[in-house]
Amino acid sequence: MVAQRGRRNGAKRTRSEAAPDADNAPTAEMPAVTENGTDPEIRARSIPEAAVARLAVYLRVLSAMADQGATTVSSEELSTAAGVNSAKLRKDLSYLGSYGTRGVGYDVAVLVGHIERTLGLTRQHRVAVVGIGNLGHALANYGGFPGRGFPVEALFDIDPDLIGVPVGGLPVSHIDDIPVVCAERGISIGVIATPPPAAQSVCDRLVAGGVQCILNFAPVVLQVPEHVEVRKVDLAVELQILSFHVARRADGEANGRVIDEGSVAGNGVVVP
Amino acid sequence: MVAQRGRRNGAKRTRSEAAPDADNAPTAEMPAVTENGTDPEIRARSIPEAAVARLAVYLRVLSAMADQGATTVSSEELSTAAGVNSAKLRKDLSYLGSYGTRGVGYDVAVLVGHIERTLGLTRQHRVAVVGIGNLGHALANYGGFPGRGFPVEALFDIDPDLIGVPVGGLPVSHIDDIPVVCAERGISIGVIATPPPAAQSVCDRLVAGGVQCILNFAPVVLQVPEHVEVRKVDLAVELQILSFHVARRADGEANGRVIDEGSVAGNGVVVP
DNA sequence: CTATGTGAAAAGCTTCACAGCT
DNA sequence: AGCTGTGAAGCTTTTCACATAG
Repeated sequence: MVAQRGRRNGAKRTRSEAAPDADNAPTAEMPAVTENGTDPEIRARSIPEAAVARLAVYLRVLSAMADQGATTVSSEELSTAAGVNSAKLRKDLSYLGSYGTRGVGYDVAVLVGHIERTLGLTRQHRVAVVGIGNLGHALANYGGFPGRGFPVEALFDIDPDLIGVPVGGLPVSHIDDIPVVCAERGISIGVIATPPPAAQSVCDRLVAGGVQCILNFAPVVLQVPEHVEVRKVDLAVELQILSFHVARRADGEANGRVIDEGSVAGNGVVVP
Repeated sequence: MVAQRGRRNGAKRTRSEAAPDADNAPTAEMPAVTENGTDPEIRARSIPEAAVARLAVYLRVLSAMADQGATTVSSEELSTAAGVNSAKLRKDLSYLGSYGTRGVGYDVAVLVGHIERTLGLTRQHRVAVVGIGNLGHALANYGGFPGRGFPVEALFDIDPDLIGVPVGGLPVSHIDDIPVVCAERGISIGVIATPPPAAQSVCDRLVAGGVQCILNFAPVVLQVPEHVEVRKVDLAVELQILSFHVARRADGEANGRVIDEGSVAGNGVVVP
């Protein structure tokens, strides 16, 4: 039985855990009381997961703006460029602390710095890619992954013909060596791009190698020990979600239903 | 303030996920109001987006079970296989209607049918892939995409050397022809796998070609007219979210804070 | 007068727990 | 007995709207 603790009141301190879009780690746990509300390092724990995903987007937009010479932005400008509304943007940024100037806006460089620090981008996160097929190739050739900060330091496959062959400048190792190689090279993020049947066993080896986070492209629900963070990217799911929207729309039209956006009051419920 | 409830059941360990879009249609808000209740066609409109994503996962798990000869499943079995808890699973399935049998469980085949219908998988959704680089190649070679139902019917790139070259059995067309070709072939889903700078213009052409949904792999916030559904897959964002969790964890340790867990399993890969 | 930062209200999701079929 | 289906409770996230700082 776990004595769940929870809540406090009035204050902004709450913790959360959730995922942005689709789905997330099957593991997981709960709260873990957090007191205090001043230390910026601690603050990070309470940022809603959904906000974290957006911070990454803001960061990219801000970087682009900085490259174009912008030195300040208003919440309005930034939110538009990031595709969200300004209230949400301000709320998100407020999780970092108060780094804007009322009546003026935010200093681009300062904001970039704070977001990077919050997202842990001041550290390097070495990446390993497992499964050097079409997708794995693409990922390996990403050459240093998004921006910098995520250097690909190991590649693995099971195909004997690939072992030792350099892809994107890095030789491919055998998946049996995952635990050893990952531990040696201090890999912290493992990317799984294998066929579905291999995914779980590869995942287990990555975990054995000390990998803390996994980005899973295989359409499989991975089983991981708690404290290993998993994010999945599932093409089939994405397409099916789109399919759902097409169908929904089509049905609506077929039924001659008009989505009137005025204020719909109490839609009469039709008989059960 | 009322006291908090006491719980009683032992717990379920699963964390959740959830979360609506991390980004998405920048346009207006959701209509919603729909009073469902009876018509299954109408019901679809009211299914939470988060549930839709999970339905796709259930579908995959169910298909696998069916292949292994299973004819019925309980919410417990299915939920475990899908990595969610049973209450959530039952709630999700209830959006489809009542297709289980109390005291028994769900008929696999029946459930597969209902989910497919709900997700609009009884229709075909023709797909176009734009940007035949590493990733585009991988996608094009997926050969008919996830399962069936999403045939790739057009490929586009801007590189003259690629035009006309068959990739995965389909010749590449020039991006200038996107509107015409998409309209001709009845493409409903466009996949953007181009470099960031090209994404928006490609998107505009897809929309001009009548494409209703876009799956965007380019790290760019797309601007689309309302009623065009966009989903994005952003590698950089995914990695940065993982980075955030690593950082959060590290900070916690650095501060001597112990995230006391109720039940901790074995594999404590402690990373110094 | 302008644009941030934020309680507070609203909306959305998930979990609980149990009535109701089989 | 067993398991689904679901109102209601509990949380989280989003949106409002306004006091406040510059």
